[in-house]
Amino acid sequence: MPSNARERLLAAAERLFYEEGIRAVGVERILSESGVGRASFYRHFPSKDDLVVEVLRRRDAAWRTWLADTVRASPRGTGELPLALFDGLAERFAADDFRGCAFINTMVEEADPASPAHRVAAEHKQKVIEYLDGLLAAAGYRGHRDLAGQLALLGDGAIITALRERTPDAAPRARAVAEALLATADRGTAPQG
Amino acid sequence: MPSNARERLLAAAERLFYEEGIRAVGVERILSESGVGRASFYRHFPSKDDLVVEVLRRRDAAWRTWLADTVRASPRGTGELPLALFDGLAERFAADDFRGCAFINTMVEEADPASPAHRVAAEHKQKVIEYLDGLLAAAGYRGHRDLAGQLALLGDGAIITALRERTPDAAPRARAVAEALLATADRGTAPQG
DNA sequence: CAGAGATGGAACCGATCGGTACCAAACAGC
DNA sequence: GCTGTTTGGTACCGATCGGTTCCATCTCTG
Repeated sequence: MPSNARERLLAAAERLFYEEGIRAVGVERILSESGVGRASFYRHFPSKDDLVVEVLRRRDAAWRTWLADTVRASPRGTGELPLALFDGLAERFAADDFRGCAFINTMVEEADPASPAHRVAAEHKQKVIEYLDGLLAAAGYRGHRDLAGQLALLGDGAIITALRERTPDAAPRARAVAEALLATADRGTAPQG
Repeated sequence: MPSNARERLLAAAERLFYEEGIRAVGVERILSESGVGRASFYRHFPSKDDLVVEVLRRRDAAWRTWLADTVRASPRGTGELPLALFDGLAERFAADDFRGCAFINTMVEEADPASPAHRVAAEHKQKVIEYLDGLLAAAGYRGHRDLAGQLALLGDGAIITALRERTPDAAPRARAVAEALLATADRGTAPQG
C-alpha cells in the first residue's frame, strides 16, 4: 500500500544528498538512480525542496533512534553514559562513506536560516541536546542543561574534525575532553555512579 | 599597477561565497556585483574554480593574521593565552553577517576531498592547529600537540553551534570547556603563568 | 598626441537546472 | 475481463549554469 516509488525516491535522495550535497545532486540523478519516472516524482513531491525536507525528517528520526539504541546498549554506568555519544561517533567516523553530519551540511548548504530545510536541520540538533540533557539530568549533574550543550558542541567539533582528517581519531579526542568536562562538573545527590 | 578588476572580483566573490555559498553564487552574480565584465573575469581566472581557490587562499592568510593579532593583543597570561581564540570567536559570532566558517563551509560544499578548494580549506585548519600548538608549547604544556587539536575541535564545535543558534553564546560555552581542559592538562616547567 | 593594454557590454554556445504535459504499459480490486 | 490508479519514459518548457568570442571604450605610458 505505501507507494513503492516514493520509498525509492527517498532512499536514493538520502544517499545522494549525503554523499555529494543537496545542491550538487539534480532531480535527474535522483530519477536515474531510483528508477522512478519524472512524472511520478512530482506526483509524490511538489518540488525538490519538499523532498529535501522529507529526507531530513526521516534522517532525524533514524539518527536519534540510533543514538538512543547506542546509549541503551552501552556498558557505561549512569554517570558516564553520555559519553556513549562519542563511542557511537567513533563507529560512524570509520565508515567508508562518512561525509560529516547531514544536518550540519544542510545548514551550510541552505544558507537562509528561514528556509524549511535549514530549520529542520537546526531543530534536529536541538532535539539531540534535549536528549543529552535528559541523560545528564538522570545522572544527577547540576547544570545539566549547559553540559548538554557543551557535549553537543564537542560532538559537532568532532564531526568537523573527522570530516577534515578522514580518520576516526577525532572521536576519542573529543571524548577525552568530555571526560575532563564531566569530571569537573558538579554532581548533586547522584542516583548511582 | 595591480589589476583593479581582479581585486574587485576577489572582494565580491569572497563576500558572496561566504554569505550565500559557493555553489549558490553564479558567475553572473559576481560580475554584476563587482561591475567587472565577463571577458575580464576569464582573463584573470581560467575558471570559477580557480577564483574559489584564490579567494580561499587570501581568506586563509587574512584569518590567521587576524588570529595572531588577536592573540598578540590579548591581556591573558602565557598559560591561558590559547583561550584568546575563543575571545576572538565571540566577536565574530556577534557579527550580523556571521555564517559559520568559510573553510568548514567549503569542505561541506565541495564534497570531493581531492578537489583543490577542499584541500585548501582542510590545510587552513591544519595551519591553525599548528599555530595553537606553538602557543601551547611556549606555555609549557605537555602533550601540546594533542591539546592543540582539541582546542581547534572546540573552536569548530563553537562555530557550528553559533551557526545554529545565531547567537554568540557558544563562544563562552566552548571557552569554559577549554578552561577545564587546560586546567587538567599537565604543565611541565612552565616558563611563566 | 599616439599607441598599447586593460576594461565593460553583449551576443552566443552547449549543458543542465527544476518543473509540466502527455502517453502507453503495468497494476490493482471487483 | 473491465475499470481506475500508479507507474516509467519522453518530449518539452523557460531559466540559468560555466565558458567563449567579438567589439567599442577607456586609461595609462611614451
